[in-house]
Amino acid sequence: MKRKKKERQQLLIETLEKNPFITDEALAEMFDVSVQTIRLDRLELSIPEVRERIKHVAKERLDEIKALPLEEVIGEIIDLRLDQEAISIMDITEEHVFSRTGIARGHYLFAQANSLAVAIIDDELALTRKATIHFHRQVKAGERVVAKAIVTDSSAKQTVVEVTSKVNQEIVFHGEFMMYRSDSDTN
Amino acid sequence: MKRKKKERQQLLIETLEKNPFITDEALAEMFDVSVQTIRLDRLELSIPEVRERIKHVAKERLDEIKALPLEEVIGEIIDLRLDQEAISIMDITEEHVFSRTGIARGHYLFAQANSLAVAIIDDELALTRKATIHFHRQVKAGERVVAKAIVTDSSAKQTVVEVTSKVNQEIVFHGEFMMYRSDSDTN
DNA sequence: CCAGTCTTAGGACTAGGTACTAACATGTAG
DNA sequence: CTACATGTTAGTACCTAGTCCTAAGACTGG
Repeated sequence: MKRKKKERQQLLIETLEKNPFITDEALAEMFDVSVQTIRLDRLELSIPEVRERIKHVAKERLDEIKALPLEEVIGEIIDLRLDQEAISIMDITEEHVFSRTGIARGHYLFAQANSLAVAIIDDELALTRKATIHFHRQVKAGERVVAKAIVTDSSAKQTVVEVTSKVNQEIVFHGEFMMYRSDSDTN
Repeated sequence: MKRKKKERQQLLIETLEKNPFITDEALAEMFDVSVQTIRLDRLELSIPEVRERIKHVAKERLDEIKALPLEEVIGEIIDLRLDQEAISIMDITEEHVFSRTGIARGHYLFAQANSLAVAIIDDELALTRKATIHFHRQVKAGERVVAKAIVTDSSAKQTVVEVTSKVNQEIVFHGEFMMYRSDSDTN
């Protein structure tokens, strides 16, 4: 029976990590044990009751709201030919700009280009080693930035990706990214 | 008495918007009325009970988690001498890394450095014009990145900021940022 | 002064627990 | 086989933060 308990508790942890909103009663049904068993499990694992779990999630959110959001994958990739070419678009919103000037923060343009340079590489692991970048023109809220990446050199050691970002055909950003790939690296 | 009620209800709404975690009992004390009055107010205003309010906040957060966050001001500036030197720290967490490899995405390191280069400039408007950056070492979750920016050249036309980021004295990132400032630019 | 609004009080009930005691099943070691 | 440990289930009393409902005061304008 020992295995059963540990297994159940492991499952319990995983289940509540995915969805902290489940009551003991529902859990008891899920695992086909009594409510008391679930409570003992929670006690052993130091897992608080539903209401406390929910409160915890809610509090974390309130904290997060102060430290503002952005997308993880910056921009949306609309075309991708591995090791050749890729295109992504990013709409600049109020979140991306300096509130005083309305001009997009440089690191968002960099993030879009860098993300694209990583995405284009057909490998388990791609890392930026070096980059030379130019900001040609300011970008304002409401504008749509189209970034195009081209692999210009792909030796065994490293891959060079050139990224050009435009707003309405006008170049706003250009970067040359030296990328390392997992099958070529020592570091 | 009509004003008193409306006023209280308005205040109630505002109070709960700022902090949804307050119980009826605590509210009753705040407004110096009975708990029942608060409950009647909530009923009239269709405000759910604490536990439901908290649940709502928590659910919204779970939705947000899919569209991931990052800080607006990347890193925390701990020292700043305008046009001279500045230092910021950033703790790398799970949010900053590629889930497969645990290695921090390059644009976070860039964002920290770029933000610092912008902050160091004593001017209304500072923009990155060009940057040459090197990623010397991978940074993993749990590590603390300390970025130090130094203004190396400050002519009328442009300011050059060198940023060196370290983890435990070890250089992980270096960048040279050519910055334009508002009193020098045409664009 | 009386009606209508507002406020307060109290009782019965609920969900989702905690904390505790007690019974019982199962398995393993001596 | 007995004895003790581990695990499971059941039940009780109690808690918080409510809901829903009834009823009684308090205040105020006409």
